[in-house]
Amino acid sequence: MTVPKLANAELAVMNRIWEQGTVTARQLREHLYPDATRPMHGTIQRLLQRLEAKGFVERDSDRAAHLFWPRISREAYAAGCMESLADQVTGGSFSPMITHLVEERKLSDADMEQLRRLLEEK
Amino acid sequence: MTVPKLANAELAVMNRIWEQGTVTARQLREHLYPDATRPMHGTIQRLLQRLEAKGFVERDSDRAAHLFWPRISREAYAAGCMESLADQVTGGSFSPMITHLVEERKLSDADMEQLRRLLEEK
DNA sequence: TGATTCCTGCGACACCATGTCGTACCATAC
DNA sequence: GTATGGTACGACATGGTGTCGCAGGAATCA
Repeated sequence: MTVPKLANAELAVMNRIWEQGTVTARQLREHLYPDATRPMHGTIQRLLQRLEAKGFVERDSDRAAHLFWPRISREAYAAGCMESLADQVTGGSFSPMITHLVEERKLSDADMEQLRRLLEEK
Repeated sequence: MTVPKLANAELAVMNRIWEQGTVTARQLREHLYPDATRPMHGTIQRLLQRLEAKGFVERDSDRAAHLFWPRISREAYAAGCMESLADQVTGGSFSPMITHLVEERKLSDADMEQLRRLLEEK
């Protein structure tokens, strides 16, 4: 039940879907390939099809131009990736990498503040 | 200066190198392919060669059987992956995914405690 | 009833990274 | 010399990805 990985083009599609909440294939094409010399219809359809197969999007095929929306939130995907990363590299625990990030000052002040508040609540 | 990604077999090699600190190709073979029916020399060499090219390991070629050791720590690699993940998915900030992990209770008590202490110090 | 236009579905392809093998080659010890 | 044990690397099969093109389906308009 680990999250499948998104490839580049797939991620670009998902990023757009996460932004918009719901899109059609045409909207995606206009946003992702604004000045394409070639149609790109097939490409978009293929990507959406694979994303659907991987469980990332759901479609409403009732209308002529299908409507797509995310089945996984951006945060859930990111967290899922972090989880499998931790499983592969640090034996499943998160603190080693987060500690490293803090020590190398990779976390922004906003990130730090957010985390402090988060941990106080729990 | 983003960290290149490690594939499965490469990661297995790195995990061993991180554990041991320093290894020879033979030690790797004995650990990773303990009951291989085939020699696997070439495979190990190839993997080490590619890891060297990616900057993950360094070798001492003075002695007959080269000695290999990591150029990147496990934590630095994990943190680097997290960083590029954040760049790709959450616009470079870390709190969304960490928040999600906390809310879904994916962090162990030890992780939580560690983080609390970490943030208090800073 | 076509003809047109905009869709979707999907087989097919080229490309690239990866894991593996095999062979050539080098060094040291006997 | 010949073994033995190592390295270098070209070559290949495989699998995932991004792309294309063609075969259709559905709606609209003459």
